[in-house]
Amino acid sequence: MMAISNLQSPIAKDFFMTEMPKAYDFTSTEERLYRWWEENGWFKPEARPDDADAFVISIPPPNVTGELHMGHAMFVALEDLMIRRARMQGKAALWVPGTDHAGIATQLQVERLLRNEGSSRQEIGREAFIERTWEWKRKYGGHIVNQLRRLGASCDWERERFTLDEGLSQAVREAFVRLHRMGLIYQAEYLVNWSPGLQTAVSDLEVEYSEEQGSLYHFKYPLKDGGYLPVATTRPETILGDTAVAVHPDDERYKHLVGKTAVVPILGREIPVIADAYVSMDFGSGALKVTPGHDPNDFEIGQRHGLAIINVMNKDATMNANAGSYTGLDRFDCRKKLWADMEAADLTIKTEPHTLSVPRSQRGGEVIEPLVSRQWFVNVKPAADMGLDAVHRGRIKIIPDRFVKVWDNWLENIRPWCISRQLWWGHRIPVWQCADCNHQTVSTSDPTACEKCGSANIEQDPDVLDTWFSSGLWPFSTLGWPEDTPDLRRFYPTDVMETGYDILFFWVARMVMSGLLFTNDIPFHTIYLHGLVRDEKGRKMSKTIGNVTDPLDVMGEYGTDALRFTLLTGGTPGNDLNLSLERVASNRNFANKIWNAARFITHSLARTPADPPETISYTAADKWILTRLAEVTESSNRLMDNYLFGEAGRQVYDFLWNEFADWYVELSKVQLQQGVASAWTTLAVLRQVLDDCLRLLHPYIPYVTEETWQQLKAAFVASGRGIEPSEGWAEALIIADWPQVGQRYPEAAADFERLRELVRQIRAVRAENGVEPSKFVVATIAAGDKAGFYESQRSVLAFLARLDEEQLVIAADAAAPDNALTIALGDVACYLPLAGLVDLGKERERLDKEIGNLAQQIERVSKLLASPFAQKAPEAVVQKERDKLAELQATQQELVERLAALR
RNA sequence: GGGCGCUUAGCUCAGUUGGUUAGAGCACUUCGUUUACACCGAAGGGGUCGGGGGUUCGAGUCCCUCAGCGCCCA
Repeated sequence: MMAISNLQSPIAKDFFMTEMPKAYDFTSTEERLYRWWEENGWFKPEARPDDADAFVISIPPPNVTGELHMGHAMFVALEDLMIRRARMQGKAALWVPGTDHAGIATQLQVERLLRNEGSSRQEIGREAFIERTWEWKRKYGGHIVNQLRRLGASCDWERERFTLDEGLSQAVREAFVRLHRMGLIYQAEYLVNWSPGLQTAVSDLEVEYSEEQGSLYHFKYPLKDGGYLPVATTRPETILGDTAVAVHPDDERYKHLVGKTAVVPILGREIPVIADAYVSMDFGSGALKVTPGHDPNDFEIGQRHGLAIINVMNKDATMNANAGSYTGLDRFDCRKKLWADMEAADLTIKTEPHTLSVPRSQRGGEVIEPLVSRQWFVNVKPAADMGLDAVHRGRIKIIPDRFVKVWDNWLENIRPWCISRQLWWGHRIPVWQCADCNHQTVSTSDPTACEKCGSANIEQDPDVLDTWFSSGLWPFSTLGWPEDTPDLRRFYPTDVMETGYDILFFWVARMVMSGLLFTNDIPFHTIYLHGLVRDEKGRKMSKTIGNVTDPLDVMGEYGTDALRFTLLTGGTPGNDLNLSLERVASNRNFANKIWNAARFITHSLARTPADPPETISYTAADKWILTRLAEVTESSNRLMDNYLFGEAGRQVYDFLWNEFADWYVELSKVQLQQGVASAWTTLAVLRQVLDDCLRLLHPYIPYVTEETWQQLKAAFVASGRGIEPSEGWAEALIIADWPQVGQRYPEAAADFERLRELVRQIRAVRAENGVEPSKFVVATIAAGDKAGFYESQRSVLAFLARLDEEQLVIAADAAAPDNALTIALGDVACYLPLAGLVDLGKERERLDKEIGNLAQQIERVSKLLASPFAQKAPEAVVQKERDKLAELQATQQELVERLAALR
């Protein structure tokens, strides 16, 4: 890597000593530029004046345990784009970075470490375990952050936060205490999702349901008075916890049994037969065993009927004392044994294959057990209503807006949030239980005595809070809340929350709710949701399938810019993106294209005599490219304002490659030879167009644009020709001005577009007739009243179409030479007398075909203009068709005449 | 059961408020050693925009419906 001699410039001082290499080399560029940007403080909002408008994004904090994946690459690309653009627009751009302590994930990592040492967290105890985890965090926690840097993330690293650091922990306590004071936090014995392996409760959102093949067990529920009710279940072991059998109140088959007593198989416990409309008459036998202690729906039924709750399981999913002789068995062993015993007692009917929905832990995939336990909950209903209102009243905008429906659906059906976790790594619940008076002291600071009875015999709740509880405070806790800090005042509310749609509920909704609750404000005005990055076949990337594409590998092979541009332009907001490496490769080529355009310009600058003219006069080609630049600048800007970054990027890409590089750069080779004034103007236009493109693209592909821009700047400054941006050369592109939309020259631009079309047709005709590409051919152009324009473009035209400039005839009117090929373009005709090369038979055939083609189009447009279209469509649209018809007719007439002459 | 998305060239995807014979990249064919670039250039082939119906002067774009694939919630 190139050494940096000072902070003045990232490239060597004397441009003429360091020729730009032939190909852009991202490997020697990326790290060097990133460090240069950061060391200069340009990632900080303080790089702009104190009174500048702020633009703020809080990073979705990755897990400290995390490894970089494409989802990270996606959010970095998008957020860095917004931040860099805002910065160039002169705003005090602040991107607050940080990481999340990820309770379960991190605890598991450290537990595995201990296991390898032959120890366990139980063995070393809580305090030592937490210290070990911090140690682990200090050692590996910076890993993911360094990976984010590689993506070019222009975060203000001096404001980096961690959900467990001191300030944020204070925020968590403050939030808990306030919620408690508002009466929104409560402790309750409730059915929760229990993860037996992790030994903790998890929230509803952390459970995934998978369709799996299992069995439906049909059996006889004995009645006390004799006989039985046929009942079906998918989990026979829960029979032991049954406290009722339910039937549908309208079910004629069983109506007479309601109110009777049933007897729990094997255990012999007596339970009532009840009627409840929840029971589906068509499912199984139409009778339902009710286990309020182990099934959420049964729990509800139990509440309605005042049923007892019997818990038959321990927290490790073995059977407890309520399970009679099955005590101590694992849940699945118990299932087998109980069923075998029931079979022996002639209580079974049959088992049949059945597809059921199995709750599994989002982390680890073990089967989640609904279990009654005492947990802390938040009643999120009031905050949910505020969140709904904020979106409905337009205070918060969701992009794409179809996610508003998803938002509404979830918040309207919100359920209490279980926030306690039986873990050690996390924010410990700030509640102290008094052993003497049983009072709970809830406090932001550690109390030494019970606030009610003054007893020192108090103990803090052993549980910690769900990690999402602290991430829900992220946009303001990272800025200093609950303290009234300068950062909080200046940068809150933030602007955009950009993240994947998969965590809309987990995180975004919770931030909105807590923001409204605690800061009395929205945390951000816009929610932008991106899709998932999938493999090229559209499959979710997964380690088990082995189809994971590592962003670090991709960046290593094609460069960070190539990956970023692919992610940014390869899809549309809110939709999943299938990542194609071919696309990445072609975007690497784009970087090289940009580099080489600059290389051409700097070379030309160095070897072309060019002096500033008295007054600048643009050629038609100059006016054309400047007009297109203005159009692209305006439209890509509009698209970016509307968060359509993909389309905006594609437009600049197309313009830079297909118009600027393919046409303007080519023809500039002619203009550079046409005297010192022309050369100077051409260099000025080359600089401006490329420079503005680099600015427009910098938010997408920061490295190649900065590096190229520095090369341009160095070359132009060293040339002493006085060609520079209107505001002068900024120190770096990252802090240069966002481009202004320039002047347009519609007439010259239109003329030049015609010339391009003529060139294309000449090239096509040459190719069709097998004319050697290197041969300069004779041509005659009859250009009507555009003769002056074509005459002015004589050299450019000859160069682009490979015409013999000396012998090129351009006139208003010119007779077609003998044995010539004809190209007609409205009023303009071009004849190519290709001596010895023209096959007249073939030419007649071509003209015939072309005339037929034109006739078809003329008919189509004529018909259109004769239809109600002419009256009903807007005048401009109609006029466009009229012009088209006139052009088609003129073209056809010319070809018809030529064909006649050739017969 | 409720909701959402997708279906456009062989492949991966665009197509912004409906504007009039559909675009890009890759792949494919032909040609090219022009001093920015072969990570390139020129020319070319390739699509009844999933099916059907409707609104409109005009529909890939709006509405209805059907089908396939995927996702979310219950």
